[in-house]
Amino acid sequence: MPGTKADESVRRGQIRDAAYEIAAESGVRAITIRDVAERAGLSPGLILFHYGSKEQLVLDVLGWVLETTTALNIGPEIAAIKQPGERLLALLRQEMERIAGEPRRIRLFFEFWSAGLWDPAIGTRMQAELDRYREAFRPMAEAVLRADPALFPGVTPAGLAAVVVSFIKGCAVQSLIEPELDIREFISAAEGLLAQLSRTDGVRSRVKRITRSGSPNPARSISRRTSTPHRDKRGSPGST
Amino acid sequence: MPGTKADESVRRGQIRDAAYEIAAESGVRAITIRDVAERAGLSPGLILFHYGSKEQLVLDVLGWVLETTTALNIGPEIAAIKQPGERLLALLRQEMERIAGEPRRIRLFFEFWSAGLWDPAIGTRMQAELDRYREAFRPMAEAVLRADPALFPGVTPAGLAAVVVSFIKGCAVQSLIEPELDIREFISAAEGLLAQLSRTDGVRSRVKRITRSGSPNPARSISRRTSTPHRDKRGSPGST
DNA sequence: TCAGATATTGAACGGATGGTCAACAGAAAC
DNA sequence: GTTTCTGTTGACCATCCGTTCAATATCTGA
Repeated sequence: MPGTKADESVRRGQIRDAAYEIAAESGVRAITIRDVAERAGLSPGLILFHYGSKEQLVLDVLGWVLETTTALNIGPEIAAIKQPGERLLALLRQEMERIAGEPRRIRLFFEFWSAGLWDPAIGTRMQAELDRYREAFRPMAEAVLRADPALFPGVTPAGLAAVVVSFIKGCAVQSLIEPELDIREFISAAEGLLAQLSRTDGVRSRVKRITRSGSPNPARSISRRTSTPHRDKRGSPGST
Repeated sequence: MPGTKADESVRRGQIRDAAYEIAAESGVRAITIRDVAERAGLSPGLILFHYGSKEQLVLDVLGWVLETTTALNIGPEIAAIKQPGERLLALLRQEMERIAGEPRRIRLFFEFWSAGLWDPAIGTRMQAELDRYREAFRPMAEAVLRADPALFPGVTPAGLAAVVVSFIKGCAVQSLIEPELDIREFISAAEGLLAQLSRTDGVRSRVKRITRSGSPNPARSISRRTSTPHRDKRGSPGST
């Protein structure tokens, strides 16, 4: 029923939902004033009447995605775990499973993050959210450091939290690349890897080496892969 | 000296270099036929004469980025390490340091990856490259599994390689978000985390729980963060 | 030297997009 | 009923983009 008036917040929500659906289906860059208007059953002019510019609409969609994506919730079961390492690992697993369970939202999340590399408005918004997410891990990281300070020479709580978040990000990226990713095998392999590495009994000495003398392998002998220069039948000169 | 003729491969390289510079400075989406032509000192028509379409040019730039980014090179120092776990960890550290050392290329890499989520041509190309990268880790992952099979119940070599690659990806994302990332603290914290987790001596039993009865915490009590609905002064109706 | 082949140019076309705005319509105030 | 205010419309504009193509310049071979 076009033409009827509506409250401002109602209209804004209606428009934002339409934009969100388009972004979820076809990507953030598929958000256009006309498509959003058509999807919402409104006129293009009305979108700009309520949002002022397309950028504001996109930022509103980003805010909506962030509000429902990076929420870190520490439940009572996790909080009840006594050992700091165990507790942190349980939280890690919870987050990885949550992320693997909502690939559409994570896909949008990373698309915005990529866009934020060049768009300052989006970039600062993403930065703030990632900082907040990492900060949520810090109390638990602090507990781990307190339990065994000698094990983490030169490591700050924020640094440890950054590592945990990095692992979660890597899992998220992986789940996007491989949608049918078996999260249980992934976690099992990760935990086994941790145990294996510790059993070599070389972790402590290696850590000392790094923190004392800097990078242990200064010879950066990284040669590029030898391969034939990019050859492609398609795209050769001479059309038709 | 515009107007002079040149060999096909020379021109293609010239055009691709210009497109790469633009992408490195302003993002992949900043690649336009006109800007590439201007940067290369050529006419817009010539770009399409040699590449047929813009998509082919972008794919050529992607190929160039991949050829010089995800090359995994196992040097003799790493190959000489006897213990499988140690060897894999050394390779992991090498890759993390390499990635942290070339942020511009990694930035482009992830931007292409994001674009590949919606562009099938880019997506398949990225998928192939990531598969190849992960496959390069598999022999070493196999060695780790052979060394202690009981530690990785239900984990395939490819799965373990995926975990390692995921951690590298996470590190790459982190280095983009935080360019002044202290890679040594990062690695130190990561290794300390692994040791800490293993010392809790709960890894084995936890792994068993997962592989036997599925997810250990089926109660997905993940509530959304309660917050005031997105309120922004900017973008309100009524344009001045 | 000249003619054929082809690399190169730049104007022009068609389409898509963000944004503007005069006109219109529905609701509230009088 | 009349006026006033404002949500709403859709045509329109300026701009940018990928692509086409006829004309031109350069090179090659006889």
